[in-house]
Amino acid sequence: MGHDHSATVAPDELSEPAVCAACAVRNSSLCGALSSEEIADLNGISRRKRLKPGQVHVIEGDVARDFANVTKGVAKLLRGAEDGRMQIVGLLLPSDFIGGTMRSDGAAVQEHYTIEAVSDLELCIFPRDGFQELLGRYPALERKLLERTLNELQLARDWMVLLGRKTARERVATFFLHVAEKMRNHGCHGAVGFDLPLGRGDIADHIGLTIETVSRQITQLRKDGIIDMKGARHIVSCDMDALSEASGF
Amino acid sequence: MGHDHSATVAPDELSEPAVCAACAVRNSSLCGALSSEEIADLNGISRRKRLKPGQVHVIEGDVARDFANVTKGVAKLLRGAEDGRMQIVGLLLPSDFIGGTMRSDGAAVQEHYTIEAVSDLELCIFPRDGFQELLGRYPALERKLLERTLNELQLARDWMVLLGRKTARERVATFFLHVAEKMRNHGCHGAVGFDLPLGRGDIADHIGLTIETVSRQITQLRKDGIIDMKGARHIVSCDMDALSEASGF
DNA sequence: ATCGCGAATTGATCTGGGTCAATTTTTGAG
DNA sequence: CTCAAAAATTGACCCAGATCAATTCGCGAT
Repeated sequence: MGHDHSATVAPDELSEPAVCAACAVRNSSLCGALSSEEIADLNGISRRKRLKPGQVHVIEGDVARDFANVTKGVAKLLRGAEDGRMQIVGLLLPSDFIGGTMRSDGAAVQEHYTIEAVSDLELCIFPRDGFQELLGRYPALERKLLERTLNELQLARDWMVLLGRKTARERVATFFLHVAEKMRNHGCHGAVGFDLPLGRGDIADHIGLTIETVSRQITQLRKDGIIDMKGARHIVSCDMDALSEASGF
Repeated sequence: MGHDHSATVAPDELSEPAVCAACAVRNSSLCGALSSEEIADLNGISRRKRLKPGQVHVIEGDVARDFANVTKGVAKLLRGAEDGRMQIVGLLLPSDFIGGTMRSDGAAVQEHYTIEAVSDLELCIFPRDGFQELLGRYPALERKLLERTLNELQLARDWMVLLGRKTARERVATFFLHVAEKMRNHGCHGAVGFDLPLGRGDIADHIGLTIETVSRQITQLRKDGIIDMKGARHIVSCDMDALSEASGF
Protein backbone atom coordinates (compact mmCIF):
# COMPACT_ATOMS: atom_id res chain seq x y z
CA MET A 1 0.00 0.00 0.00
CA GLY A 2 1.07 3.62 -0.35
CA HIS A 3 1.21 4.78 -3.96
CA ASP A 4 -1.85 5.57 -5.93
CA HIS A 5 -1.35 3.83 -9.24
CA SER A 6 -1.28 0.07 -8.80
CA ALA A 7 1.49 -1.63 -10.71
CA THR A 8 -0.86 -4.40 -11.79
CA VAL A 9 -4.52 -3.52 -12.04
CA ALA A 10 -7.03 -6.33 -11.84
CA PRO A 11 -8.41 -6.64 -15.37
CA ASP A 12 -11.49 -8.73 -14.77
CA GLU A 13 -14.55 -6.77 -13.82
CA LEU A 14 -16.23 -9.80 -12.28
CA SER A 15 -13.73 -11.02 -9.75
CA GLU A 16 -11.46 -8.16 -8.93
CA PRO A 17 -10.41 -8.57 -5.29
CA ALA A 18 -11.71 -5.96 -2.89
CA VAL A 19 -9.47 -3.68 -0.89
CA CYS A 20 -11.32 -2.90 2.28
CA ALA A 21 -8.90 -0.29 3.56
CA ALA A 22 -9.64 1.89 0.55
CA CYS A 23 -13.35 1.13 0.47
CA ALA A 24 -15.71 4.02 -0.09
CA VAL A 25 -18.14 2.65 2.47
CA ARG A 26 -15.56 1.33 4.93
CA ASN A 27 -17.13 3.13 7.85
CA SER A 28 -20.73 3.69 6.88
CA SER A 29 -21.42 0.06 6.01
CA LEU A 30 -21.70 -3.03 8.18
CA CYS A 31 -17.91 -3.24 8.02
CA GLY A 32 -17.73 -0.25 10.32
CA ALA A 33 -18.28 -2.76 13.12
CA LEU A 34 -14.85 -4.27 12.55
CA SER A 35 -11.42 -2.94 13.51
CA SER A 36 -8.65 -2.58 10.94
CA GLU A 37 -7.17 -5.91 12.01
CA GLU A 38 -10.46 -7.75 11.99
CA ILE A 39 -11.40 -6.47 8.59
CA ALA A 40 -8.48 -8.32 7.06
CA ASP A 41 -10.59 -11.47 7.41
CA LEU A 42 -13.34 -9.93 5.34
CA ASN A 43 -10.84 -8.64 2.85
CA GLY A 44 -9.67 -12.20 2.37
CA ILE A 45 -13.02 -13.51 1.20
CA SER A 46 -14.50 -10.54 -0.64
CA ARG A 47 -14.45 -9.62 -4.31
CA ARG A 48 -15.88 -6.78 -6.41
CA LYS A 49 -18.66 -7.01 -8.92
CA ARG A 50 -19.70 -4.28 -11.34
CA LEU A 51 -23.04 -4.02 -13.08
CA LYS A 52 -24.44 -1.77 -15.79
CA PRO A 53 -27.93 -0.22 -15.50
CA GLY A 54 -30.57 -2.86 -16.12
CA GLN A 55 -28.26 -5.77 -15.33
CA VAL A 56 -29.44 -8.18 -12.70
CA HIS A 57 -27.45 -9.29 -9.68
CA VAL A 58 -29.69 -12.08 -8.41
CA ILE A 59 -33.10 -13.35 -9.45
CA GLU A 60 -36.06 -14.22 -7.25
CA GLY A 61 -36.06 -17.97 -6.78
CA ASP A 62 -32.36 -18.63 -7.38
CA VAL A 63 -30.34 -20.39 -4.72
CA ALA A 64 -28.83 -17.75 -2.48
CA ARG A 65 -25.09 -17.83 -3.01
CA ASP A 66 -23.67 -14.84 -1.19
CA PHE A 67 -24.00 -11.63 0.75
CA ALA A 68 -22.86 -8.23 -0.45
CA ASN A 69 -22.36 -4.57 0.31
CA VAL A 70 -23.28 -1.87 -2.15
CA THR A 71 -20.20 0.31 -2.59
CA LYS A 72 -21.36 2.53 -5.44
CA GLY A 73 -24.53 3.26 -7.41
CA VAL A 74 -28.20 2.47 -6.95
CA ALA A 75 -30.09 -0.81 -7.24
CA LYS A 76 -33.70 -1.82 -6.82
CA LEU A 77 -35.05 -4.78 -4.87
CA LEU A 78 -38.14 -6.06 -6.59
CA ARG A 79 -40.78 -8.70 -6.80
CA GLY A 80 -42.86 -9.26 -9.88
CA ALA A 81 -45.50 -11.34 -11.58
CA GLU A 82 -45.61 -12.85 -15.05
CA ASP A 83 -48.09 -10.17 -16.06
CA GLY A 84 -46.64 -6.67 -15.92
CA ARG A 85 -47.29 -6.11 -12.24
CA MET A 86 -44.17 -5.34 -10.31
CA GLN A 87 -43.47 -4.01 -6.87
CA ILE A 88 -40.19 -2.43 -5.85
CA VAL A 89 -39.83 -3.36 -2.20
CA GLY A 90 -36.66 -1.41 -1.53
CA LEU A 91 -33.86 0.75 -2.86
CA LEU A 92 -30.21 -0.07 -2.32
CA LEU A 93 -27.70 2.74 -1.99
CA PRO A 94 -23.99 2.75 -1.14
CA SER A 95 -23.32 1.14 2.26
CA ASP A 96 -26.52 -0.91 2.17
CA PHE A 97 -26.17 -4.60 2.88
CA ILE A 98 -27.63 -7.36 0.72
CA GLY A 99 -28.57 -10.72 2.17
CA GLY A 100 -32.08 -11.13 3.40
CA THR A 101 -32.15 -14.79 4.34
CA MET A 102 -30.21 -16.86 6.76
CA ARG A 103 -30.75 -20.13 8.54
CA SER A 104 -28.62 -21.30 11.39
CA ASP A 105 -28.92 -24.90 10.20
CA GLY A 106 -27.06 -23.88 7.08
CA ALA A 107 -29.75 -25.23 4.75
CA ALA A 108 -29.92 -23.78 1.25
CA VAL A 109 -32.17 -20.74 0.91
CA GLN A 110 -33.85 -19.13 -2.07
CA GLU A 111 -33.40 -15.55 -3.08
CA HIS A 112 -36.67 -13.89 -2.25
CA TYR A 113 -36.25 -10.86 -4.49
CA THR A 114 -34.63 -9.82 -7.71
CA ILE A 115 -31.90 -7.21 -7.47
CA GLU A 116 -31.36 -5.04 -10.53
CA ALA A 117 -28.90 -2.22 -11.11
CA VAL A 118 -30.49 1.18 -11.73
CA SER A 119 -27.25 3.07 -12.34
CA ASP A 120 -23.67 1.85 -12.69
CA LEU A 121 -23.41 -0.39 -9.68
CA GLU A 122 -20.52 -1.70 -7.66
CA LEU A 123 -20.89 -4.47 -5.12
CA CYS A 124 -18.54 -6.07 -2.64
CA ILE A 125 -19.44 -9.75 -2.55
CA PHE A 126 -18.94 -12.16 0.36
CA PRO A 127 -19.49 -15.89 -0.08
CA ARG A 128 -22.25 -17.18 2.20
CA ASP A 129 -20.28 -19.65 4.25
CA GLY A 130 -17.33 -17.42 4.90
CA PHE A 131 -19.48 -14.51 5.91
CA GLN A 132 -21.69 -16.53 8.23
CA GLU A 133 -18.58 -17.83 9.91
CA LEU A 134 -17.37 -14.26 10.46
CA LEU A 135 -20.76 -13.32 11.90
CA GLY A 136 -20.22 -16.03 14.49
CA ARG A 137 -16.69 -14.89 15.20
CA TYR A 138 -17.39 -11.15 15.56
CA PRO A 139 -20.45 -10.37 17.69
CA ALA A 140 -20.22 -6.66 16.87
CA LEU A 141 -20.78 -7.52 13.21
CA GLU A 142 -23.84 -9.55 14.00
CA ARG A 143 -25.17 -6.88 16.31
CA LYS A 144 -24.83 -4.26 13.61
CA LEU A 145 -26.57 -6.52 11.12
CA LEU A 146 -29.42 -6.96 13.56
CA GLU A 147 -29.76 -3.20 14.00
CA ARG A 148 -29.77 -2.66 10.27
CA THR A 149 -32.34 -5.35 9.74
CA LEU A 150 -34.59 -3.85 12.40
CA ASN A 151 -34.30 -0.51 10.63
CA GLU A 152 -35.20 -2.07 7.32
CA LEU A 153 -38.19 -3.72 8.94
CA GLN A 154 -39.37 -0.39 10.26
CA LEU A 155 -38.95 1.13 6.84
CA ALA A 156 -40.86 -1.68 5.17
CA ARG A 157 -43.71 -1.25 7.63
CA ASP A 158 -43.81 2.49 7.05
CA TRP A 159 -44.03 1.70 3.37
CA MET A 160 -46.97 -0.59 4.10
CA VAL A 161 -48.76 2.45 5.51
CA LEU A 162 -47.98 4.38 2.34
CA LEU A 163 -49.22 1.57 0.09
CA GLY A 164 -52.22 0.71 2.18
CA ARG A 165 -53.59 4.08 3.14
CA LYS A 166 -52.06 7.07 1.37
CA THR A 167 -53.42 9.02 -1.59
CA ALA A 168 -51.45 9.44 -4.82
CA ARG A 169 -50.29 12.92 -3.86
CA GLU A 170 -49.22 11.79 -0.41
CA ARG A 171 -47.29 8.88 -1.88
CA VAL A 172 -45.30 11.04 -4.24
CA ALA A 173 -44.56 13.59 -1.53
CA THR A 174 -43.51 10.82 0.86
CA PHE A 175 -41.26 9.30 -1.76
CA PHE A 176 -39.54 12.64 -2.34
CA LEU A 177 -38.96 13.12 1.37
CA HIS A 178 -37.63 9.59 1.61
CA VAL A 179 -35.20 10.11 -1.25
CA ALA A 180 -34.08 13.49 0.05
CA GLU A 181 -33.25 11.82 3.35
CA LYS A 182 -31.49 8.79 1.86
CA MET A 183 -29.48 10.90 -0.56
CA ARG A 184 -28.49 13.33 2.14
CA ASN A 185 -26.74 10.45 3.91
CA HIS A 186 -24.58 9.91 0.88
CA GLY A 187 -23.61 13.42 -0.11
CA CYS A 188 -25.42 13.18 -3.46
CA HIS A 189 -27.25 16.47 -2.99
CA GLY A 190 -26.94 20.17 -3.60
CA ALA A 191 -27.72 22.83 -1.05
CA VAL A 192 -31.43 22.88 -1.77
CA GLY A 193 -32.24 20.05 -4.17
CA PHE A 194 -31.39 16.50 -5.02
CA ASP A 195 -31.51 14.00 -7.86
CA LEU A 196 -34.15 11.34 -8.25
CA PRO A 197 -32.44 7.96 -8.43
CA LEU A 198 -35.37 6.41 -10.33
CA GLY A 199 -37.31 7.14 -13.50
CA ARG A 200 -41.09 7.62 -13.43
CA GLY A 201 -41.79 3.97 -14.09
CA ASP A 202 -39.67 2.76 -11.18
CA ILE A 203 -41.13 5.40 -8.89
CA ALA A 204 -44.57 4.13 -9.85
CA ASP A 205 -43.57 0.55 -9.10
CA HIS A 206 -42.20 1.63 -5.74
CA ILE A 207 -45.21 3.58 -4.53
CA GLY A 208 -47.94 1.44 -6.08
CA LEU A 209 -49.19 3.79 -8.79
CA THR A 210 -48.92 4.08 -12.58
CA ILE A 211 -46.47 6.23 -14.52
CA GLU A 212 -49.23 8.59 -15.57
CA THR A 213 -50.48 9.19 -12.06
CA VAL A 214 -46.94 9.81 -10.76
CA SER A 215 -46.41 12.32 -13.55
CA ARG A 216 -49.68 14.11 -12.86
CA GLN A 217 -48.95 14.38 -9.14
CA ILE A 218 -45.48 15.76 -9.78
CA THR A 219 -46.97 18.34 -12.10
CA GLN A 220 -49.41 19.29 -9.40
CA LEU A 221 -46.73 19.62 -6.73
CA ARG A 222 -44.88 21.96 -9.10
CA LYS A 223 -47.98 24.04 -9.78
CA ASP A 224 -48.50 24.28 -6.03
CA GLY A 225 -44.98 25.67 -5.70
CA ILE A 226 -43.90 22.88 -3.36
CA ILE A 227 -41.10 21.66 -5.60
CA ASP A 228 -39.21 23.11 -8.54
CA MET A 229 -37.44 20.98 -11.14
CA LYS A 230 -34.75 21.32 -13.77
CA GLY A 231 -35.18 18.39 -16.14
CA ALA A 232 -37.20 15.36 -15.22
CA ARG A 233 -34.81 13.96 -12.65
CA HIS A 234 -33.42 16.90 -10.78
CA ILE A 235 -35.28 18.66 -8.03
CA VAL A 236 -33.85 22.13 -7.75
CA SER A 237 -35.56 23.23 -4.61
CA CYS A 238 -38.36 22.20 -2.44
CA ASP A 239 -40.29 23.55 0.48
CA MET A 240 -39.62 20.76 2.92
CA ASP A 241 -42.33 21.84 5.33
CA ALA A 242 -44.97 21.96 2.61
CA LEU A 243 -43.74 18.64 1.26
CA SER A 244 -43.92 17.12 4.68
CA GLU A 245 -47.40 18.52 5.04
CA ALA A 246 -48.39 17.03 1.69
CA SER A 247 -47.02 13.63 2.64
CA GLY A 248 -49.83 13.05 5.15
CA PHE A 249 -49.39 11.73 8.69
CA MET B 1 -42.74 -28.22 40.59
CA GLY B 2 -44.90 -31.28 40.73
CA HIS B 3 -48.44 -30.66 41.90
CA ASP B 4 -50.95 -28.86 39.81
CA HIS B 5 -52.61 -26.45 42.21
CA SER B 6 -50.19 -23.83 43.44
CA ALA B 7 -50.38 -23.18 47.18
CA THR B 8 -50.09 -19.44 46.68
CA VAL B 9 -51.28 -18.04 43.39
CA ALA B 10 -49.97 -14.69 42.30
CA PRO B 11 -52.92 -12.33 42.71
CA ASP B 12 -51.81 -9.33 40.69
CA GLU B 13 -52.49 -9.58 36.99
CA LEU B 14 -50.00 -6.91 36.10
CA SER B 15 -46.77 -8.11 37.65
CA GLU B 16 -47.10 -11.81 38.21
CA PRO B 17 -43.62 -13.32 37.82
CA ALA B 18 -43.09 -15.57 34.83
CA VAL B 19 -42.17 -19.22 35.13
CA CYS B 20 -40.19 -20.04 32.03
CA ALA B 21 -40.03 -23.78 32.64
CA ALA B 22 -43.80 -24.01 32.38
CA CYS B 23 -44.12 -21.50 29.55
CA ALA B 24 -46.47 -22.38 26.71
CA VAL B 25 -44.02 -20.99 24.17
CA ARG B 26 -40.83 -22.16 25.87
CA ASN B 27 -39.53 -23.84 22.75
CA SER B 28 -41.25 -22.13 19.88
CA SER B 29 -40.29 -18.62 20.96
CA LEU B 30 -36.94 -16.85 21.03
CA CYS B 31 -36.33 -18.53 24.37
CA GLY B 32 -35.84 -21.79 22.53
CA ALA B 33 -32.30 -20.58 21.87
CA LEU B 34 -31.45 -20.92 25.56
CA SER B 35 -30.73 -24.02 27.61
CA SER B 36 -32.58 -24.78 30.82
CA GLU B 37 -29.75 -23.31 32.86
CA GLU B 38 -29.39 -20.20 30.75
CA ILE B 39 -33.07 -19.49 30.80
CA ALA B 40 -32.93 -18.97 34.54
CA ASP B 41 -31.40 -15.56 33.79
CA LEU B 42 -34.42 -14.63 31.70
CA ASN B 43 -36.74 -16.00 34.32
CA GLY B 44 -35.13 -13.63 36.78
CA ILE B 45 -36.05 -10.49 34.87
CA SER B 46 -39.36 -11.40 33.26
CA ARG B 47 -42.91 -10.80 34.39
CA ARG B 48 -46.34 -11.54 32.94
CA LYS B 49 -48.84 -9.02 31.67
CA ARG B 50 -52.45 -9.76 30.75
CA LEU B 51 -54.64 -7.62 28.49
CA LYS B 52 -58.31 -7.67 27.54
CA PRO B 53 -59.44 -7.25 23.92
CA GLY B 54 -59.07 -3.62 22.90
CA GLN B 55 -56.54 -2.81 25.60
CA VAL B 56 -53.30 -1.28 24.46
CA HIS B 57 -49.84 -2.51 25.38
CA VAL B 58 -47.74 0.33 23.98
CA ILE B 59 -48.56 3.42 21.98
CA GLU B 60 -46.79 4.78 18.90
CA GLY B 61 -44.47 7.55 20.09
CA ASP B 62 -44.04 6.41 23.68
CA VAL B 63 -40.55 5.81 25.02
CA ALA B 64 -39.73 2.15 24.47
CA ARG B 65 -39.50 0.52 27.87
CA ASP B 66 -39.22 -3.19 27.27
CA PHE B 67 -39.26 -6.26 25.07
CA ALA B 68 -41.80 -9.06 25.26
CA ASN B 69 -42.92 -12.44 24.07
CA VAL B 70 -46.52 -13.19 23.26
CA THR B 71 -47.47 -16.27 25.25
CA LYS B 72 -51.18 -16.38 24.54
CA GLY B 73 -53.77 -14.65 22.37
CA VAL B 74 -53.63 -12.34 19.37
CA ALA B 75 -52.54 -8.72 19.09
CA LYS B 76 -52.28 -6.24 16.25
CA LEU B 77 -49.37 -3.97 15.42
CA LEU B 78 -50.69 -0.78 13.95
CA ARG B 79 -50.03 2.69 12.77
CA GLY B 80 -52.72 5.30 12.43
CA ALA B 81 -53.55 8.88 11.60
CA GLU B 82 -55.73 11.43 13.37
CA ASP B 83 -58.34 10.90 10.68
CA GLY B 84 -59.75 7.39 10.61
CA ARG B 85 -57.04 5.91 8.41
CA MET B 86 -55.26 3.02 10.03
CA GLN B 87 -52.89 0.38 8.79
CA ILE B 88 -52.27 -2.87 10.60
CA VAL B 89 -48.65 -3.67 9.81
CA GLY B 90 -48.53 -7.02 11.53
CA LEU B 91 -50.27 -9.64 13.64
CA LEU B 92 -48.77 -11.02 16.82
CA LEU B 93 -49.50 -14.63 17.80
CA PRO B 94 -48.13 -16.82 20.58
CA SER B 95 -44.32 -17.12 20.42
CA ASP B 96 -43.93 -13.88 18.48
CA PHE B 97 -41.39 -11.43 19.86
CA ILE B 98 -42.05 -7.74 20.47
CA GLY B 99 -39.29 -5.18 20.35
CA GLY B 100 -38.66 -3.52 17.06
CA THR B 101 -36.03 -0.98 17.95
CA MET B 102 -32.60 -1.23 19.39
CA ARG B 103 -29.55 0.97 19.44
CA SER B 104 -26.16 -0.23 20.54
CA ASP B 105 -25.39 3.19 22.03
CA GLY B 106 -28.23 2.60 24.47
CA ALA B 107 -29.98 5.86 23.61
CA ALA B 108 -33.71 6.06 24.28
CA VAL B 109 -35.90 4.95 21.40
CA GLN B 110 -39.52 5.62 20.55
CA GLU B 111 -42.11 2.95 20.00
CA HIS B 112 -42.84 3.02 16.31
CA TYR B 113 -46.19 1.25 16.44
CA THR B 114 -49.15 0.79 18.71
CA ILE B 115 -49.80 -2.72 19.98
CA GLU B 116 -53.39 -3.56 20.84
CA ALA B 117 -54.89 -6.81 22.13
CA VAL B 118 -57.40 -8.43 19.79
CA SER B 119 -58.31 -11.32 22.07
CA ASP B 120 -57.39 -12.05 25.68
CA LEU B 121 -53.67 -11.53 25.54
CA GLU B 122 -50.80 -12.70 27.68
CA LEU B 123 -47.32 -11.27 27.40
CA CYS B 124 -44.02 -12.12 29.00
CA ILE B 125 -42.22 -8.82 29.54
CA PHE B 126 -38.46 -8.25 29.72
CA PRO B 127 -37.05 -4.89 30.78
CA ARG B 128 -34.94 -3.33 28.02
CA ASP B 129 -31.61 -3.14 29.79
CA GLY B 130 -31.68 -6.61 31.23
CA PHE B 131 -32.67 -8.17 27.96
CA GLN B 132 -30.08 -6.32 25.92
CA GLU B 133 -27.49 -7.48 28.38
CA LEU B 134 -28.60 -11.09 27.89
CA LEU B 135 -28.44 -10.63 24.14
CA GLY B 136 -24.78 -9.74 24.54
CA ARG B 137 -24.14 -12.68 26.83
CA TYR B 138 -25.86 -15.38 24.74
CA PRO B 139 -24.97 -15.20 21.05
CA ALA B 140 -27.50 -17.93 20.19
CA LEU B 141 -30.25 -15.66 21.46
CA GLU B 142 -29.08 -12.80 19.31
CA ARG B 143 -28.72 -15.07 16.31
CA LYS B 144 -32.26 -16.30 16.68
CA LEU B 145 -33.53 -12.75 17.03
CA LEU B 146 -31.71 -11.85 13.81
CA GLU B 147 -33.30 -14.77 11.97
CA ARG B 148 -36.73 -13.84 13.22
CA THR B 149 -36.25 -10.24 12.23
CA LEU B 150 -35.15 -11.24 8.75
CA ASN B 151 -38.28 -13.36 8.46
CA GLU B 152 -40.45 -10.48 9.56
CA LEU B 153 -38.76 -8.28 7.00
CA GLN B 154 -39.54 -10.77 4.27
CA LEU B 155 -43.12 -10.93 5.41
CA ALA B 156 -43.44 -7.16 5.46
CA ARG B 157 -42.07 -6.95 1.94
CA ASP B 158 -44.46 -9.62 0.72
CA TRP B 159 -47.21 -7.55 2.24
CA MET B 160 -45.94 -4.53 0.30
CA VAL B 161 -46.60 -6.53 -2.87
CA LEU B 162 -50.11 -7.27 -1.68
CA LEU B 163 -50.81 -3.65 -0.82
CA GLY B 164 -49.12 -2.20 -3.86
CA ARG B 165 -50.26 -4.50 -6.62
CA LYS B 166 -53.00 -6.97 -5.72
CA THR B 167 -56.74 -6.71 -6.42
CA ALA B 168 -59.34 -6.86 -3.65
CA ARG B 169 -60.09 -10.53 -4.32
CA GLU B 170 -56.41 -11.45 -4.34
CA ARG B 171 -55.85 -9.59 -1.07
CA VAL B 172 -58.61 -11.42 0.75
CA ALA B 173 -57.46 -14.79 -0.61
CA THR B 174 -53.87 -14.02 0.36
CA PHE B 175 -54.94 -13.00 3.84
CA PHE B 176 -56.82 -16.26 4.32
CA LEU B 177 -53.83 -18.30 3.20
CA HIS B 178 -51.61 -16.29 5.50
CA VAL B 179 -53.88 -16.86 8.48
CA ALA B 180 -54.28 -20.55 7.72
CA GLU B 181 -50.52 -20.88 7.73
CA LYS B 182 -49.96 -18.85 10.89
CA MET B 183 -52.71 -20.64 12.77
CA ARG B 184 -51.51 -24.03 11.67
CA ASN B 185 -48.25 -23.29 13.50
CA HIS B 186 -50.15 -22.85 16.71
CA GLY B 187 -52.61 -25.69 16.68
CA CYS B 188 -55.63 -23.36 16.55
CA HIS B 189 -57.26 -25.18 13.65
CA GLY B 190 -59.60 -27.99 12.82
CA ALA B 191 -58.96 -30.65 10.22
CA VAL B 192 -60.20 -28.59 7.32
CA GLY B 193 -60.87 -25.07 8.50
CA PHE B 194 -59.64 -22.41 10.85
CA ASP B 195 -60.81 -19.35 12.76
CA LEU B 196 -60.25 -15.78 11.65
CA PRO B 197 -58.39 -13.92 14.38
CA LEU B 198 -59.71 -10.55 13.21
CA GLY B 199 -63.08 -8.97 12.52
CA ARG B 200 -63.92 -7.49 9.12
CA GLY B 201 -62.74 -4.03 10.12
CA ASP B 202 -59.31 -5.22 11.20
CA ILE B 203 -58.96 -7.40 8.13
CA ALA B 204 -59.72 -4.33 6.04
CA ASP B 205 -57.11 -2.30 7.90
CA HIS B 206 -54.57 -5.05 7.37
CA ILE B 207 -55.06 -5.51 3.63
CA GLY B 208 -55.73 -1.91 2.70
CA LEU B 209 -59.44 -2.09 1.84
CA THR B 210 -62.74 -1.07 3.43
CA ILE B 211 -65.03 -3.28 5.50
CA GLU B 212 -67.61 -3.37 2.72
CA THR B 213 -65.16 -4.50 0.07
CA VAL B 214 -63.79 -7.23 2.33
CA SER B 215 -67.30 -8.45 2.98
CA ARG B 216 -68.20 -8.48 -0.71
CA GLN B 217 -65.07 -10.41 -1.64
CA ILE B 218 -65.72 -12.99 1.06
CA THR B 219 -69.25 -13.42 -0.23
CA GLN B 220 -67.85 -13.92 -3.71
CA LEU B 221 -65.32 -16.52 -2.59
CA ARG B 222 -68.17 -18.41 -0.95
CA LYS B 223 -70.32 -18.23 -4.05
CA ASP B 224 -67.38 -19.54 -6.05
CA GLY B 225 -67.18 -22.52 -3.71
CA ILE B 226 -63.62 -21.73 -2.68
CA ILE B 227 -64.42 -21.36 1.00
CA ASP B 228 -67.31 -22.36 3.22
CA MET B 229 -68.11 -20.61 6.50
CA LYS B 230 -70.08 -21.25 9.66
CA GLY B 231 -70.67 -17.87 11.28
CA ALA B 232 -68.67 -14.82 10.32
CA ARG B 233 -65.40 -15.88 11.86
CA HIS B 234 -65.06 -19.58 11.24
CA ILE B 235 -63.97 -21.02 7.95
CA VAL B 236 -65.24 -24.57 7.81
CA SER B 237 -63.44 -25.71 4.74
CA CYS B 238 -61.54 -24.28 1.89
CA ASP B 239 -60.09 -25.46 -1.36
CA MET B 240 -56.49 -24.50 -0.74
CA ASP B 241 -55.47 -24.87 -4.37
CA ALA B 242 -58.27 -22.66 -5.60
CA LEU B 243 -57.54 -20.18 -2.82
CA SER B 244 -53.89 -20.14 -3.76
CA GLU B 245 -54.89 -19.62 -7.37
CA ALA B 246 -57.15 -16.73 -6.34
CA SER B 247 -54.39 -15.12 -4.31
CA GLY B 248 -52.47 -14.17 -7.45
CA PHE B 249 -48.72 -14.70 -7.99
C1' DA C 1 -86.13 -19.25 23.92
C1' DT C 2 -85.87 -14.02 23.11
C1' DC C 3 -84.07 -9.70 23.11
C1' DG C 4 -80.85 -6.15 21.87
C1' DC C 5 -76.92 -4.41 19.85
C1' DG C 6 -72.69 -4.49 17.47
C1' DA C 7 -70.98 -6.81 13.37
C1' DA C 8 -71.70 -8.14 8.81
C1' DT C 9 -73.97 -8.02 4.50
C1' DT C 10 -76.11 -5.89 0.60
C1' DG C 11 -77.47 -2.12 -2.47
C1' DA C 12 -76.96 2.42 -4.95
C1' DT C 13 -74.00 5.78 -6.28
C1' DC C 14 -69.64 8.32 -6.67
C1' DT C 15 -64.71 9.08 -7.61
C1' DG C 16 -59.54 8.54 -7.54
C1' DG C 17 -56.64 6.60 -10.08
C1' DG C 18 -56.14 3.27 -14.06
C1' DT C 19 -56.20 2.70 -19.10
C1' DC C 20 -55.59 4.00 -23.75
C1' DA C 21 -53.92 7.32 -26.88
C1' DA C 22 -51.57 11.33 -28.50
C1' DT C 23 -48.20 14.91 -28.04
C1' DT C 24 -44.02 17.03 -26.03
C1' DT C 25 -39.70 16.92 -23.76
C1' DT C 26 -35.25 15.06 -22.73
C1' DT C 27 -31.27 12.64 -23.76
C1' DG C 28 -27.57 10.82 -25.99
C1' DA C 29 -25.18 9.39 -30.36
C1' DG C 30 -22.97 11.09 -34.29
C1' DC D 1 -25.94 21.24 -33.63
C1' DT D 2 -29.30 17.64 -35.38
C1' DC D 3 -31.90 13.84 -35.18
C1' DA D 4 -33.97 9.69 -33.42
C1' DA D 5 -35.43 6.99 -29.62
C1' DA D 6 -36.87 6.90 -25.00
C1' DA D 7 -39.03 9.15 -21.26
C1' DA D 8 -42.36 12.18 -19.60
C1' DT D 9 -46.51 14.79 -19.91
C1' DT D 10 -51.26 15.65 -21.01
C1' DG D 11 -56.01 14.49 -22.28
C1' DA D 12 -60.39 11.67 -22.55
C1' DC D 13 -62.70 8.09 -20.73
C1' DC D 14 -63.57 4.06 -17.66
C1' DC D 15 -63.90 1.00 -13.71
C1' DA D 16 -62.57 -1.18 -9.14
C1' DG D 17 -63.25 -0.05 -4.97
C1' DA D 18 -64.83 3.82 -1.74
C1' DT D 19 -68.69 6.00 0.34
C1' DC D 20 -73.29 6.43 2.07
C1' DA D 21 -77.35 4.09 3.54
C1' DA D 22 -80.36 0.39 4.86
C1' DT D 23 -81.20 -4.21 6.27
C1' DT D 24 -80.00 -8.64 8.31
C1' DC D 25 -77.28 -11.65 11.07
C1' DG D 26 -75.32 -13.66 15.15
C1' DC D 27 -73.88 -13.81 19.69
C1' DG D 28 -74.02 -12.94 24.67
C1' DA D 29 -77.04 -11.76 28.51
C1' DT D 30 -81.06 -12.75 30.73
